[in-house]
Amino acid sequence: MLRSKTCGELNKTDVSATVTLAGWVHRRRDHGSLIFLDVRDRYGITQCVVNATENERAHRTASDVRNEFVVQVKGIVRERPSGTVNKNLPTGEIEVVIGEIAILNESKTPPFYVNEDSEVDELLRMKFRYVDLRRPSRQRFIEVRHEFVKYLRDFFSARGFWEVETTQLIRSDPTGARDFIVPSRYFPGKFWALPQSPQQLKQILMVGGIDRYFQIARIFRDEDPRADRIYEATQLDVEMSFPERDDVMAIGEEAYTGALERFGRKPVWRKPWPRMKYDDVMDRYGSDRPDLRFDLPLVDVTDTFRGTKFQAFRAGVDAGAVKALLIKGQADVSRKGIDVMTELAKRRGGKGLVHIGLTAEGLRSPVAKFFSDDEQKDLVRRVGASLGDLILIVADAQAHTAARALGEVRDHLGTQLDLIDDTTYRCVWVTDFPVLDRTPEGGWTFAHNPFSGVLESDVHLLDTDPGAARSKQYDMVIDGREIGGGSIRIHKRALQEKIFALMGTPKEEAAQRFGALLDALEYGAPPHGGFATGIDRSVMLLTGTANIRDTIAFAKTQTGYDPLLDAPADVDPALLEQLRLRVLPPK
RNA sequence: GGUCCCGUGGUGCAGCGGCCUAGCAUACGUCCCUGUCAAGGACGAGAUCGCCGGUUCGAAUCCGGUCGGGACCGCCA
Repeated sequence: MLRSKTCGELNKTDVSATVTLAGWVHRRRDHGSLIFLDVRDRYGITQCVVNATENERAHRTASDVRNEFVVQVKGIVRERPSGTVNKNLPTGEIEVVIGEIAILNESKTPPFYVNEDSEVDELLRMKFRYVDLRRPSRQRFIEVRHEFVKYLRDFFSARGFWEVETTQLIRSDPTGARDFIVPSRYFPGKFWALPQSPQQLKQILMVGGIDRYFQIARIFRDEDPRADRIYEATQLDVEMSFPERDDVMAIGEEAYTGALERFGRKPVWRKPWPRMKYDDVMDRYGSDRPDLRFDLPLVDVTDTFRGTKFQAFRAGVDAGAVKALLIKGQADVSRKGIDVMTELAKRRGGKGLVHIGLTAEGLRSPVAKFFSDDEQKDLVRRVGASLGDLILIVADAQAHTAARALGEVRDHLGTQLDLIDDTTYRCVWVTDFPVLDRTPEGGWTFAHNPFSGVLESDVHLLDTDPGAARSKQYDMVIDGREIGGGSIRIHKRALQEKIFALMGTPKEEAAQRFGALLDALEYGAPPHGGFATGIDRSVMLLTGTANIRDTIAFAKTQTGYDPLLDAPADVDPALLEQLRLRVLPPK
């Protein structure tokens, strides 16, 4: 090695040792005949010093050095003179007296600061990723991610799980997200797809008797990237044979509790994690990924308006629900604030948002005149409102639509009114999801994943009232983010085909698209189940960043462009010819 | 496909019809300086204000378009 020590490890016990360091010039402080060089590597920063009268040659080299030059410094560790100790630096009690210094490589002036944590345009950071990655704050993300993934590997290995890699070139399936596809050379005109998840493969591994499997798996989705979504995500994928639902949840919970406590920023709120049924979280929070860092529950006021003359609530009362939200002390909310919240409610399907302020003169609202005295009194009583409070109401013929619309407003208010208590990780399991959801066209689609088993008690409902049947699905939700989910799977072909049929996929089509799995279920498939979690989102949670691109080493823009590699790019026409592909001009 | 925000020396920001010959901080260059650690001091270089077009006597500033980035909706589990 070109170094004997790193820049982060020297301290008083090393005094008078001869050491060699190699790293980047973090900062140079030139006092004329005395020059300080802060040399930085992944491990830390060490101050090196050279004095012209003692070492003219080294002093001359040190004068030529600039920020981000790569240098090798050989010298003797010395305790710093009294009064010059830097308490901000782990190595601040010592310095290296430079005997020899070599410039291993020069550097252009970097396009942005490495030695301070200023905000820099993200495009520039992506283009110069190698510079950005040098910043200690960036390296922290990479380190946490590494430690987290290593921990997961150790955790599952220690519990008998084998890490199995699954093929990355699989069959495209038109459902779900848009596939990334790869042309085949031997089969011109046919394509592989990159996996959106190893779901079918891991189930097949269970049929193969692997018993316990995990993988840190790359998954690909060609949908527009967002602050918390990227083309290539990584997931922890786990599957086990012969488990009950609690066994899988317990192991996922143990893994994540351990990870949050080791690498996270704050303690875990409650152990064991609370579990909530889908219907209950929808009812109370208007979301299937409730943010429990603040309370602000939705209140059902359907009964208050049983006999109402207010037409906008009629459908909600008759078929769905009327949901309310009490916001303390916000009776004087601005028109603009109401407009913003109304927009949010409509985005989630709400027809509108009724607001009522409790003022000294009574209820202040554009629609208060439609409410009877009894309705007004009962509303105030039910939500527990007092003078100066604001009540928000959404009614809808679909109870879940009313809840979702108001739930969106609730999430908005959490940040807007600074209600969030971010001192613990609020982990919760959401269970008992419906098997099927209504499509806008009135048909059925799977609520989560078509392979999730159906609760034994609800199997009969598939024939009579499919929408009421609940699945063995469970979701891991932390601080209002869906981190992952899983289920006990269907392990018999007949039930799997029945689910597909309900979703409008006939037997023949299912056999074509999911043939391998369906066939496997006929050859002694054991009962099995598992879960998957997003590694990238988990690292966001651990580090507290709101930007998923912070959690990966190499990032792309919102259009999927890679400024570092200048990709995507044209390919050699000869390659297209081999693949029998022709590119059409852009629209 | 859509909505919103942003684009000014290397970087981060200010300026938002004439006082701009575009300001500040920092980085950069030269010189001075033996105890600094965001070192200090002096001097200096560096920008046709993303691009195209329009309005105007006059545009960084107003308008339209376009490109790029970001946040969001759609999409996505």
